Amino acid sequence: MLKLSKKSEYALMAARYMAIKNHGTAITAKEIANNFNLSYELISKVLQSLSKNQIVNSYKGVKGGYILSKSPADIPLIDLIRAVEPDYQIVDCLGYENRKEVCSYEENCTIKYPLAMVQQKIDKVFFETKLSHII
Amino acid sequence: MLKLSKKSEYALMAARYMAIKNHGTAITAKEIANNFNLSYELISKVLQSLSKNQIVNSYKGVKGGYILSKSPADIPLIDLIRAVEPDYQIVDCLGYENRKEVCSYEENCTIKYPLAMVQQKIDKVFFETKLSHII
DNA sequence: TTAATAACCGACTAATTTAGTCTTATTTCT
DNA sequence: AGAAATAAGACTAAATTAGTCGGTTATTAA
Repeated sequence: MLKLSKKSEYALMAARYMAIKNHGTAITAKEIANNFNLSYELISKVLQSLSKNQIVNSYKGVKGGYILSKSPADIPLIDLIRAVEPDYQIVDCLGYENRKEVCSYEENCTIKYPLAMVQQKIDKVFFETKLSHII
Repeated sequence: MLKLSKKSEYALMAARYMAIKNHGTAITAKEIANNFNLSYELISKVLQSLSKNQIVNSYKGVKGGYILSKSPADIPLIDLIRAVEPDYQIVDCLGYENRKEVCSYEENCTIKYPLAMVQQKIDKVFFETKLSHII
């Protein structure tokens, strides 16, 4: 139904939190979990995804935590979403990655190309909206 | 993960089929099911949704079936999608209808308004893309 | 006026996906 | 050494989506 997953919402919320509460020191998963009353494990996994995708830098150990790697103006929402939702796309057959199974309508499917255009436009919306816009 | 449901895909496919194979007579659910090798019951339900939303006219009985109620150029994809997926929206709290539960972040949620803008832009894409464009 | 055909409707089941938890390992600071 | 933090992966639970089934109503044609 074209809905963002909770993970995406959490990614936006966490990123926004980090953008605002921008004390020089790293921000811990625990702090974010407490702030939003979310489970620590869950928000951790989201932050780990952001880290893997170089949206945040992570620091282990006692004074560790996460810090945004770029200015909020340079972080498009699409990066946040793709980080936690690798196969985000309106229909399976548009997957630019690991598209395993072949669509059974392939032959007589002319809705693919137009939907690809739609997908591009949606991507554009999420690219042009930056983290700084949701602060 | 921001994916259209199968129902939406079927709606697009069925609508497109009707637009192309536009013999004066009504087109049955059975014909469409056969054509795409989908279950009759499933495509029936989709067509019934389209009918309820006045996208197609339905005719019962022996020579019955479905006919698009408008020209394909006047049928935006958003109508087809909303017909089968009434609560299509990127996040729950934007639901313009029957939004039951209150979001627990309501208070400190400033991502809602910007996401509403994003939603509007996406809606625009699906409104401006007409059935005639996917033929 | 009956038989066949086709839409209509709602409850149900199965399958898939998403959300969330648990456990263990690794790094870093004091 | 010990505490605090990230990292990672397997697992479970919940929710959503996909698909099925049974029965009803309307219409046409023989």
